[in-house]
Order: sequence, then C-alpha cells, then structure tokens
Amino acid sequence: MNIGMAAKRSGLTVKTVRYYANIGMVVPAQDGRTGYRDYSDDDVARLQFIGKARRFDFSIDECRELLSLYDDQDRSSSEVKALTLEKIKAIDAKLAELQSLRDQLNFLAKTCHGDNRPDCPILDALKGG
Amino acid sequence: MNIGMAAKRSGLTVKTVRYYANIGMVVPAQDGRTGYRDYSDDDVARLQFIGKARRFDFSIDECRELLSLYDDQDRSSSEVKALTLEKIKAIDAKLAELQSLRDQLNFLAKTCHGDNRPDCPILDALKGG
DNA sequence: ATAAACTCTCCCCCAAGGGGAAGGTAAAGC
DNA sequence: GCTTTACCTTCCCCTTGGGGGAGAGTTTAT
Repeated sequence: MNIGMAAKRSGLTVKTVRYYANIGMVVPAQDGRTGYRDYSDDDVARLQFIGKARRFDFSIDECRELLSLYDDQDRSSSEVKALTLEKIKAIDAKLAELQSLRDQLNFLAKTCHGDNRPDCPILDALKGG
Repeated sequence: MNIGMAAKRSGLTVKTVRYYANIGMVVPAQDGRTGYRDYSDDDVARLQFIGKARRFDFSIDECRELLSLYDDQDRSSSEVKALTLEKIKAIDAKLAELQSLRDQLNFLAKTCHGDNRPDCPILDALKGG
C-alpha cells in the first residue's frame, strides 16, 4: 500500500512515516519506476508499535531497541522489562523535578497578592541572588 | 566586564550569554574597536534573573515577558501572578500526563515476569491494536 | 483531456543552546 | 620585545522529532 494508507492505518502522519523510513526504522519496499514506497501489513504493524512506544515516551533510539527485541523471537522478556524499568525511573526523576518546581512556583503565587500594586514577591524571588 | 566574567557571575555558560545577546534578550554595550561585548552589573542582574526563570521552567519567550514586567516599575503584580499561575497549570498538565504514563508502564512491568522466556506482556501491549 | 489527489525529493524551520574552526586581542611570563 | 596562553569574535553544523512548503512526477476520477 502507499504511504498515505500506511500512515492512516498506523495513526501517524505521512511526514512521520517518511521520517521513520529515512532514519531506517521502518523501511518499506519501493517501486523502482515511480519511487513510491510500498508498505506491507507487517510494516504497518511496526509503525503502530512505534507509535505506541512513542506515546509511552520512549525515544526514537529506545524504540529502535524495543523493535529489535520485538523482532527477536529468542529474546528474553527480562531485557524488555529492564528497558521499561529504566524508563520508569527516568519518568520518576522528571516527576520529582516538576513537582518541586510546581511547589516553589505555587508558594510564590500564594504569597503574591496579585493586585495593582507594583511590588511582587515572584519577581523579587527571581531577582534576588 | 567581558563576557566570560558576566557568564561566571550569572552562572550561565558563555555560549548561553552570547545566545541571549543574539536574540536580543540581554544586549550589552560593545567595544567599537575590538567588538568585545561589555556587560554592566545591571546586565548581569538580568542574566541572573533569566537563569532563575529558566530553572523555573519558563521558556525564553516567557522570560522575555517576565523581564519586561521586571523592567516596568508601574506594572501590577497581578500580571506576574497570572503568568505564574499559567505556568503552574502547564506543569500540572505535564505532571498528570507523566503520572499516567508511569502507571501504565509500571503495570506492564509488574505483569512481566522478566525471565528468560520470550513471551512478554510489555511487547504484547505495544503490539496489540 | 484535465483537474484533483497523491507521491517524490529537497530545503528550511522550531527550542535552546553545544561544539568547534578560523582568526583577532589581551595579559602574563621570560 | 617576543611568545605563549587565555580570551574574545563570527560562522557553521549538530541535537529531537518531525512540520511546512516548493517543485515535479503519478495516479485516479471525471
């Protein structure tokens, strides 16, 4: 099938699908005369797989890794689990960082009266050494 | 003072300080002969301000806005507070998204036995429609 | 036959700088 | 005075994960 259909079926944009072909992640067959990419059902399955993994916040390189595990019939589930646990750890770190930011901003916002007076503890906090 | 000292005092890298000059955020005086940037103490204070705001996850454009509020002696604190509350809302949304991702991945990781057997519920979840 | 829809490659764009080359300057050592 | 070293300048390419659009070829529908 052409790239438009592959994109539709995988829920990705044509640009994204083409990008994945360019970086060698999902390389379809190609019509020698027209140059049109020709996607198989299996290609579409791989695109779907990547789309899901991306939504789980896996990077392109991590997707590549997952994809090679997905392709390897003999791989052990422990490798996939390890990758997933690492990703969870990274997400936890980001969560903690954002939480701390949120708390600090929230404290500033609460102490700021937020009226027409020009003095503002938020700016003061940003200003102060 | 030269850019190296300004960078040191503001806790930023030289590259970053030069970048802020290029995009018009903190534009120092410039020596006509050598072309060297010449930072005042006030410039450094602005750089520090931006550094802090960036650490609070404000984007460059938001920093620009904060900076203009910071410069405006007649501004009301309500504008600053509004910007801050918006930023808190954005952080909350990101937190919720990451939390949901974390939960889903955690569930998958828990149900994955993670041994030498090849079947893996994580990959199955990524595979399935 | 022609217009619309689809596809191709190629190039520039985003945030927020980082890395490094090539070349001018300044300060310090001898 | 000379040289080394440290610092400064501009310029260009790189990152992530694609988006937007130009210009040209193809296929499909009318």
